[in-house]
Amino acid sequence: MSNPSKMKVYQEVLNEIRRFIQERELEDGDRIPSERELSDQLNASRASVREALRAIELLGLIETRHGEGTFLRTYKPFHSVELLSTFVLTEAQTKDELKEVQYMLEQLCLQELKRLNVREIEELESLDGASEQIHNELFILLFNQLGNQLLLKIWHLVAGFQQMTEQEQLDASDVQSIIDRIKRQEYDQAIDTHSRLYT
Amino acid sequence: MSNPSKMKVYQEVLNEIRRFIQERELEDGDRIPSERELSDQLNASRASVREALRAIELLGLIETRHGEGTFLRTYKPFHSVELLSTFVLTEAQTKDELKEVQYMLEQLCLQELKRLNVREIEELESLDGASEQIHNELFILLFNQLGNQLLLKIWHLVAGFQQMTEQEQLDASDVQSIIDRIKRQEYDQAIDTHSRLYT
DNA sequence: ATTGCGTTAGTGGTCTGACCATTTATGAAA
DNA sequence: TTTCATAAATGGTCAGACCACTAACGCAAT
Repeated sequence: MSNPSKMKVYQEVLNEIRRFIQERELEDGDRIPSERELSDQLNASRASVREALRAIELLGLIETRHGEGTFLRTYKPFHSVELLSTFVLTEAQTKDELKEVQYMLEQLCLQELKRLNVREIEELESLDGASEQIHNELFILLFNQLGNQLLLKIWHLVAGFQQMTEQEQLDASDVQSIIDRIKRQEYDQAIDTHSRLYT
Repeated sequence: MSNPSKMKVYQEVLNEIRRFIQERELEDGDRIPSERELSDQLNASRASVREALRAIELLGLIETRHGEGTFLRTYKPFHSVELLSTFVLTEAQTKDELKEVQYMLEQLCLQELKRLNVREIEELESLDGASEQIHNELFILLFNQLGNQLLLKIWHLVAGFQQMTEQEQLDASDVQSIIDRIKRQEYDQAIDTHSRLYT
């Protein structure tokens, strides 16, 4: 690479790729030059080019197809959230913190219930009251209906981690009472009930 | 690598590194085995190990020091936003989701302001009103004072994504007005102001 | 001409081994 | 004991090789 700065080669490569995409106004699905081409044109080894490509592949910015090539791809942050979760959630978090965050996220969700229409509320009927997982099922459904994949993903990861710490989970009947409140569109009471379960 | 699945070697390496960190409960600043050690222990080439390491380095999860080694580093997600920002293709809906989640998290934060004491509020004085990063600085400070590190990290993550998608950031003067409100302990107005900035 | 299929060129996936640059540990000399 | 040159360990980078997969090509049979 030409740039003699302290930046690593793979980062320079990243810069060049970025410029390439920008100049040609590439879009979703468009092809990026092959690793060997990039290697030649940028005067970098293929190994360095690959370091750059693997990094943004992991991020979900490109898609690689064996034998075909490398293609640009629209970015979905919630994919990266999963990637990072291990690192973020593992670090010396107290269980209380996890629980608190889960609680907050669920409160956020419940506070948005007003946005749902009758038809969406009716879908709550499909929940299996006998299931041990009723809590998870409820919020997966609700977050889904709110239509925010990122938020769902975050909650899901936090909840999953929470479950691993083997704290006592919410009682199924308590969750059921929240569901009942929601069905009757008594949202404030639902929020209240949920709030009480966490304190 | 032993695993004969269709997963790429660098991804397997990534999993192993993750496990390594998790099992030993490594924290900020702790050292990760050298590239050659990992290469030996995981039966992967050093090139593949590097692909994995470079990827999470770009994510900001590790720090590499030439001649010394590789170290775990928490808390600085997306230190290289600049490297990625311009060529991240994001759909409009995704951007909206991102914005919404960030907004929600910040509202969550502001709603907890009552819990802070005078001394903590006074720390807002330390914020540099001229900084472009005033928005980030404000919430890093606030989330920190609320004492939930996990929530801070999640917000940080989302804010990083947001920055990557190159959406228009909040105006510094608007943020400043939020800060002023908080200083005068007009929390409800602060929440209101913040809310208006996002709509 | 059309269809079918082996060949081949291009591409990503992975490994080996080499060399350089930087930092730290080592050990001999003062 | 201190000082400082040397060695060892580590990350940074490269060249080249081989495999696996895909798509395009071209020849042969229809």
